[in-house]
This record gives sequence, structure tokens and C-alpha cells, in this order.
Amino acid sequence: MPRVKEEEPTTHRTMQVVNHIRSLIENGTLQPGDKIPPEREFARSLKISRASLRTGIGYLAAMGVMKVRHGVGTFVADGPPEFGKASLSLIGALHGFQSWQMFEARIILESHLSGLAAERGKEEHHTALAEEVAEMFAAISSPTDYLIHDLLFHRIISQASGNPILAAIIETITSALYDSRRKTVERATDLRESAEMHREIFRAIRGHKAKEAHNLMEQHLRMAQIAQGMERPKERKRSSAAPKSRQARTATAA
Amino acid sequence: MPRVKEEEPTTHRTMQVVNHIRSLIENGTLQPGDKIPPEREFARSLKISRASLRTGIGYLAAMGVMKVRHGVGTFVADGPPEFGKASLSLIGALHGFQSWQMFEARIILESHLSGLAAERGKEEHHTALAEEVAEMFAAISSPTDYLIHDLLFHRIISQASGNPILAAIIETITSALYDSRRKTVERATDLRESAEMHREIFRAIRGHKAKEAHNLMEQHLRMAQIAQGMERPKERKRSSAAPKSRQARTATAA
DNA sequence: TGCCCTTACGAGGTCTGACCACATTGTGGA
DNA sequence: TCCACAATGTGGTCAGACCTCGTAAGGGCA
Repeated sequence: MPRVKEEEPTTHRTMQVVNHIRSLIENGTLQPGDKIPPEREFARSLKISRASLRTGIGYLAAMGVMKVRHGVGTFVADGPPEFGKASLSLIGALHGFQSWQMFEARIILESHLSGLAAERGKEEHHTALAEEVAEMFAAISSPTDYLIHDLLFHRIISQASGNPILAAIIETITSALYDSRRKTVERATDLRESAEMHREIFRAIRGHKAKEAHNLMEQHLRMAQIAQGMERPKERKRSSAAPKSRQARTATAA
Repeated sequence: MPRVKEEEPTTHRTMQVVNHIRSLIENGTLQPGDKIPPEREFARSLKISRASLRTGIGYLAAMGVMKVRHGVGTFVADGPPEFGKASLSLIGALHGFQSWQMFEARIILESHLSGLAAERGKEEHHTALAEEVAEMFAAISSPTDYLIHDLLFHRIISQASGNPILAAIIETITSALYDSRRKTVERATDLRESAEMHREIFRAIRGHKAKEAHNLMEQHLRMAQIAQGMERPKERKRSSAAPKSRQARTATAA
């Protein structure tokens, strides 16, 4: 039998698609927000079946690189960089991540980010931060609105830090923490104090006081940690039989 | 026309699969290393097509939760927790992550981890670290072997830190940095100094000197950073309008 | 007896093409 | 003028056949 073996299509189809799109992104052909060709057409141009193309796209979508909208099209992700939304939650379920561990990670990272933002922040960031602080004070009586600006405030700091990787990590952790956080803010009674704290952080960053910005952020987050009951439990006998808090399936809905 | 609309099986099939497997993991039915049923069989039991099941599995595989082996079966991931291997690299290409940023993230995280390891490390970790240090000294003349134990050393510290989330993040960053790192080690001439440094870090951790462990690790990594030419470039004039410049390629390029 | 090669089978990988579901657009009727 | 509905384009799902890879079982040769 003729073992012609013509073209070696390199690796598996999935990776073929991933690498192709990756190169399109790397050479600038595809930019955040761009739409890729329809599946049928794209598949034909790549000489692979639509099913295989979809596998590859699914892979990219899972990691947050692409965003698929039913009935509309498939796009390159835009907005703040972030790892797959569900990834932390999923991997956490697999390895038994605890809430306090997520919060600890957040404290460490965001404190540093705050310090970096103080060192590297530009005028534009200072302006944006000032605005969010003002909005927070204005929303003191509305926990829901307050939370929005709180999130924005922290996100701006991430951007100001000049390290998108750390920013992306924080973004991922924050979204995983979002649910429980929303509940806490609902019953928070002293948003004013929180707002004051944010203002102080802002001032430290604007004044390029890295050390101070770092410490204030850490202090702020530790308070939040306590408010949400996410302190690290006392060192105790391995009692992993804790009441597992069922995470909402809807995750970061709306 | 009979628009019966019987049971709405919740959301899309993909998420249906993901949530199903997720719940199997959460309630302990599925544990790391376990094999899931064959696709055909599993699909039938879930009342969905094999294609849809595969989409869901692909999603989980992309995030490192599951591992698919052609001709063998599909398994729940085991080994050190980690986000999708390609994720950082891919998202990095999309958002123009720089190598120095990855290294900066690594320094920040791993220094803290080292401090935490000093606080929380157990005997078992100390033993393992000691062993790796010994192996490093033994492999001083073999860069490749040396790198293996170097990697292991840092991984043990991650575990000893008691925060699997931070450990997973580090694991992801490290693997993204691996390529360029391997090249550097090839031409490294002074592995002995590096080994000495690791030993000092080990001693700090064993002695529960958190601050010292933190500083030593930071110092160690900054030296490595310089050795690999991954310092943060000088601050340069730059318009805030994001001049769409061709994204610099990360050193991990091909 | 013991090893190696071949075969068989189980499992994932890919293809095809049809059809379903969702969003947007355009057009005709009220 | 405005709303309802149909057409269109795009992703989502399905079905079943076939391909490829790994492993284990079986048989032949030394």
C-alpha cells in the first residue's frame, strides 16, 4: 500500500489553530477587540474542519484570549488582561484552595502593586484615582455603587503599577473573590472609614511615597480581610473537614 | 406550533459539562489522577453529544484541570497546581507582556513565598530543601542537572509557604520563563556562587527567619535577573496615548 | 522457555454535513 | 412613523463514520 505520507501537518489540529492565531496576534494582524472570520470560512482557509477549528477557539476562549458571542462572532479579548475567569475557581476546587489563601495572595500582591504605583504612576492615573475616591465618598450611602468605584480604584492602581502581569493576576483573584465581597459590602456600615482609607492611599501614591502606599494598602486590606472573616485560621491539626462554602455557580454574574 | 419547551437544561452544554465535572471534583468523587469514563460512554450518560462533551473537556484541559492522553484516556490533573501552561504566554503575547515584567512578578512573589516558608515550613520541607541544596552542589559542573534541582528547590519553597495559590502562580510564571532560563544556565560559569546562595536561603528558612529568607531570596533573584538581562529598562518618554507600537516580543519567543 | 513482533482493541482525534439557536438587519404593514 | 416579522449571518449542537495512538494480548521464532 502506498505510504505516501505527504504533508506533515505538524502537531495536533488544536495547537495548529492556537499557534496560527497566536502568530496573528504577535505580528499585529489581530488586535484586542478585533473579530476573526466566521468559523466556516476560517476553517476552510486553514484547510481544517470546522470542528477542529472550534476546538482551538475553545481553548483560547477558556484562557480568556478570545471571546465568543453566540450569533455575533468571535473576537480577540479586550479590556483588562485576565486569566480565565473560572480558572482560579476551578483549580481551587481541585486543589482545595481556601478563601483566606486567596485573600492572603491578594494582600501581598496588591500591597506591592500599590508601592509600584506610587513609584511609577503618571498624572493620568492620579487623576483617575482622585475621581474614584470622590465617587466613593459620593456613594457612601449606597453599598452597591460604592463597590463599583472601589473595584475601579483598585484596578487603576493595578494599571498604574506598570506591571500588567501582576495586574492580570490580581484581576483574576479579585473576580474570584467578588461574590463573597459583594455580600460583605451589603452589611458594611462604615463605608466612610473605608473611603478615608482609600483617600490616604491615593495621597501616598500621588506623592510617590512607595513605602507608605504599600503599608496603607496592606493595612486597608487586612481590615477588609477581618471584616470578611478571612483570616488565616490558627495553626491546628489537619482538619480539612471544614464546612465547604458552596460557591455560587453563576460566579461573576453581571 | 408546539413550542413545548420542556426542560431547560440550564446553560450551554460546555458549562453543563464543566459544572458537572466541577461538582464531581468538589464532592470528592473525582480526585487528582483519576480517570474519567470514555468519551462515548460519558457523553451518553450525560445525554449530550460526544462533540459537546469534548468541548467541555477541552475547556477544562486548557486551564490545566484535566489532562488528555491520546489513546489512553482523560484524567484529572495531578502534580503541582498550575494555570494553563500556555496561558501566560498567550495572554502575554496579546497584551505585550515583557520579560522583565514577568521576572519582576517572580521576584515579588517568590520573595514573599520564601518569607512565608520560613514562618510556616515544616520539618519535611527542611529535609527536602537540604537534599536539593546538596544535589545542587553535586551538579555544579552540569548546568542541566543543576537547573533541575534549582527548579525543585524553588518549588519546595512554594509548597512550604502554605499558600497553594501563590505557588500555582509562581509555577505558571516559572514555566513561562523556563525557555530563556535554560539558555542562560548553559553559559553560566559560576554555579557555585548560586549554590551557596541557595544554601543561605535554606538556612534562613530552617531557622524560621522570615525577614532574612525574604531578603536573601530577593537578592538571589535580582542577581539572576541581571544575569539574564531582564532588568526593567530605563524610564523613557512615552505618550499616554498608547502609540500602538509593535509589541515587543517576550524573550520566550520560539 | 523466553523474547519479540504482530495483532486486536480501547480510547482519544478528526471529518462531514445537517440542523438548531441567537442577534442583527431590513422591510412591509398598521 | 413605528412596530412586527422575516431574512440572514454566525456560533452551538448533533449524528455517525473513520483515523491515529497506546497498550495489552497472542503467536511465532530462537
